[in-house]
Amino acid sequence: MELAQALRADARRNHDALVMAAAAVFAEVGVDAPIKDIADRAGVGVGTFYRRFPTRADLIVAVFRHEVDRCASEASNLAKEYAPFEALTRWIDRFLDLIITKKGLAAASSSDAPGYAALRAEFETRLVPPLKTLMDAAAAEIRTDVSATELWRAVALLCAPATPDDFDQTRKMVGVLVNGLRTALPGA
Amino acid sequence: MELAQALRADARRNHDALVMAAAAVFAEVGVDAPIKDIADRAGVGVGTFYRRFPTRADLIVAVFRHEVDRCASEASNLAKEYAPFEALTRWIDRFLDLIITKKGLAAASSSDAPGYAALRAEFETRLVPPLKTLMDAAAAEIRTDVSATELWRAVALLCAPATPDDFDQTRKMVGVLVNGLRTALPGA
DNA sequence: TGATAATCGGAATGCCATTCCGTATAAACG
DNA sequence: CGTTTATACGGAATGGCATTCCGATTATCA
Repeated sequence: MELAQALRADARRNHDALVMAAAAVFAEVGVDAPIKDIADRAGVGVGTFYRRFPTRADLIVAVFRHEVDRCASEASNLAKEYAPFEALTRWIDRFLDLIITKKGLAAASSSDAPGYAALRAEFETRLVPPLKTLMDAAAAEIRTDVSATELWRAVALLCAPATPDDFDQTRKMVGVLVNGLRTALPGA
Repeated sequence: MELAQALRADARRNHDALVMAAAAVFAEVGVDAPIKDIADRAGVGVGTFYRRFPTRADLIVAVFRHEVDRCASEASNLAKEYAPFEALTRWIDRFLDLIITKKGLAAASSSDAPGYAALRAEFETRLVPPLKTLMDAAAAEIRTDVSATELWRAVALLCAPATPDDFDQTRKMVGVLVNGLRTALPGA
C-alpha cells in the first residue's frame, strides 16, 4: 500500500526518520515547529526534508494518518451502539480528542493557506464522509442546511486556539454549536 | 480626550499619518500587512512606527476604535426596539458586519498570541459588556452557562478565516451557534 | 539664540522558509 | 565486481519580515 517501492533505500530511511522526528517535535512544540528543528532531529538536511515533504502539511498528514483513520473508523461503531444524535455528538467528542491534543493541528487544519491544502484534503477525505453518514442518520433531528464539511470546519475553528487545558471550555462551545443543529428540543 | 498633549508636534503628525496609512493598507491587504509597508506609506521609518505603536495590536485598536465604539453603542438601541433574543441576534449580526469586513480582524482578535493582548483587551472592554447586557436580558431564553466573553470569542473564531465573500456561510454557522444557546425552540 | 530632551530614520540583527547545486551513493548493468 | 547513472544528500544562499538600536535631527522653552 505504501508506495515506498519507488524510493531508494536511503530515501526511505530518511522519510521514516523525518516522520518519527516530526512526531516527537510536534508533541513538544506543536505542528508549527521550525522545519530545521525537525530536520536536525532526524539527522538530515533541510533540502532532504523539502524533497520528501514539499509542504509542512504533507508531513503533518504522514504523522497523524493512523490516528485520523482510527478516529474515522470509530464512527460506524458509534452509529451501531447509539441513537443517531447521540452517536453524532459522541463522535464529535472523539474528534475533539484527536484534534485538541495535537498542538496546532486544529488551527492548521482550518487554515485556508495554500500550503495546507493537503491537510484540508486529508480531513475532507477521511473524516468528512463518516461525519456525513452520522449527520444523515440524524437527519430527522437536525438542520439539513448545514453540510458535513461546514460542520467540521466550524468545529475545527472553535478548537483552533485550544490546548488540552481549555479542553472543557472548548468542548462546551462545540456542544453549543452542535446543539444549535437540532430542530427539536433535547427533551422532545 | 486624546492624550496627544504630551506628544511633540512631529510625533503627533507621525501618529496620525500612521493611523491613516494603516487604515488604507488594512483595507487593501488586511491587518497582517507588513509593518514596513505601513511605515513607508506614512512616510516614516519603522523605528518611528514601533515607538508609536509597540505592537501591531495597538495600531489595529487605533484604526478601528471608532467603528468598535459605534457597534457597541448600537446594542442599547436594539435592546429597546426588539425582543431580547431578537436584539441579541441582531447585534451579533451587526458585530459580524464589523469584523468580517476588516480583513484579518477576526483572526487577530481571536488570536491568543501575546502581541495581540491589546486587541483582545479592546474587545473585552468595549464589546463584551454590551453583549453581556443583551445576554442577561435574554437570560430566560438562553443557556446561562456561557459567558459573554466565551460567546464573542467563539463568534470571532468562526469568523476568523471569513472574507466578505463567505459572509453568508459564516453568518449561517454563527446562527447555528447562537441557536444552540436557546433553551426553548424558536416556535415556543 | 542656544540648550536639552524628545524624536527620527533606517541600518543591523535574528528567525525562519524555501531554493539551488555541487557532491555522494544506491542500484542497475555488463 | 567495476562502471555508470539516476537519485538523493546537505547545507549554503536568498529573501521576507519583525524588532532593536543608536547617531543624527529637531521641537520646545528659558
